[in-house]
Amino acid sequence: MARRSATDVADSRTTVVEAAVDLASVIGLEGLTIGRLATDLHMSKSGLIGRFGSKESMQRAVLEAAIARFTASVWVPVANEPAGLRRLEAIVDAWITHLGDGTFPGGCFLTTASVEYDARPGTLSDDIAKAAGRWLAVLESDAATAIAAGDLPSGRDPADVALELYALASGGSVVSRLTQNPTGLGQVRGAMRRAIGQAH
Amino acid sequence: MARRSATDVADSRTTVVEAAVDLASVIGLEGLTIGRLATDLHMSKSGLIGRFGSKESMQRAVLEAAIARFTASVWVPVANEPAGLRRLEAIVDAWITHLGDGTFPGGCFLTTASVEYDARPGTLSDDIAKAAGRWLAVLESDAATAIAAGDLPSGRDPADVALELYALASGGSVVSRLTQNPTGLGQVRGAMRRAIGQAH
DNA sequence: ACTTATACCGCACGATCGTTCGTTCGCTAA
DNA sequence: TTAGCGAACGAACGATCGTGCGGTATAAGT
Repeated sequence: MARRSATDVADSRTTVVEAAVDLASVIGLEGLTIGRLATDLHMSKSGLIGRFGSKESMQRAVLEAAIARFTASVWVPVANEPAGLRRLEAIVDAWITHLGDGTFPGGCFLTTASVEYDARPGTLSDDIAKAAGRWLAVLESDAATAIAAGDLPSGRDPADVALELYALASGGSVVSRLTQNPTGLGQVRGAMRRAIGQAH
Repeated sequence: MARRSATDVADSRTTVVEAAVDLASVIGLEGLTIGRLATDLHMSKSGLIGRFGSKESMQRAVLEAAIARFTASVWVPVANEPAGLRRLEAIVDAWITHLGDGTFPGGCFLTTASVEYDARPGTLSDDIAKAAGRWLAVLESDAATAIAAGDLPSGRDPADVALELYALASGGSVVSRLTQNPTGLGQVRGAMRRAIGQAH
C-alpha cells in the first residue's frame, strides 16, 4: 500500500467536490464560496482549499465531477442501446428522468454553468463549451444514424435535431422549475419526442 | 414633505438601471456589485445605492427594466398582429431577432435570471417567475386561439406549445452562445417554427 | 438673500472574500 | 523508535462586499 496516501487525497477531494457539486447546482459555480463550503463540511477554509491550490482549480474539479454525474445518469444507462432512433428515445427518457430525480439538487448543473459562463470567456467557459459540444456530437451522431436508417425524415439535419433536443431539455428544465410546474418535465418529454418524430 | 422632482429622480435612476441591466446580462443579476457599477459609471458607491436604498431594491429595479426591454423588443412589434398563429409566427421572428441583436449584451437577461434564481426562493425569484408566467400566458393564449381557428392541430395543448417555444428560445440561445455556433439562432428559429407548424 | 431639499461625495464600519503563512497531528517507512 | 510526509488547522493578510453617517454643492421656493 505504498500509494495509500494518494488514495486518501483522492477520497478527500471527492468528499469536498461532491458536496461542492450539490451546492453549486443551487447557487452556481461562480457563486461557490470556500468559506461557505468549509462551514458546511465543518472544515477550515485553508484545509479545504489546500487540496486544490486555488478556487478556480476547485471549480474545474467540480465541473468535471458534475459532467461525470451527468454521464453516469444519462449516458451510461443507454450506451448499450442500438445507435440511432432507439438510443435517442432512450436518451430522452433517461434525460427527463435525470432532470426529475435528485441528481442535481438545484437543477441541471450544466445548464446553470452554461448560462453563467456563456458570456464570460475563460478556462471554465471553454471546458463547459467542450462538454456541451461533446454531448451535442453524441446526439447528432445518433440523429444521423436514425436519418440514414430512415427512422427520421431524410430532410432533417442531424445538427438541428441535436440542438433542438439540447435546447428543449435545458430550457424546459429551467422553466418548469422556475414556475414550479409539476407537469413541466412531462411536457418537455413530449416536446422532445415530437422533435424526434414520436407522436407519443 | 414637499413634492420632489420625480422626473429627475427617475432619469437618474434610469441611467444607473440601464447600465446595470447591461452589466447583469453578462455577469448575472446576483453577480451585480455596487462597487463595480459605481466605478463603471464614475460614481461613488454611496451616491449610487442612495437612489435605491438597498442592493435588493436595485436588483428589483434592474429586473423590471430588463422585462421592459424584452417587452419593447419582442411584444410591442407584434402586438397589433391578429391573435393566433399569425402572431405566434411574428413572435418567433421578433424573439429570434431580439436574441441576436444587442438588446442584452450578455445574452437573454431573463434566461440568465431564471437560471440564477430557479433554486433560490425569495422576492426576486417570485418576480421572475411571475414575469415568466405572464409571457407563457401570452404564448398559450395565442396558441389556444390558433387551435380554435384550426391553424394548429386540435390535439395540441396550448400550454405545451407555450412551454415548448419558451424552452427552445431560452435553451437554444444559451447553447448557441456557449458553443459560439453562428447558425445556432437560425436553427432555433427553425425548431420554433416547426413547433407551431404542421405537427407530426 | 435666505431657507430648504436633495443629489452626490468622502469616509468608515463590520463582514466576507480568496489566499498565504506557521504549526500541529496522525500515519508510514526505515 | 524515530524521521518524515502530508493533511488539516488557526490566524492573519489585503481586497472587496453592502451599508450607513456627515458634509457639500446646487437649484428651487420664498
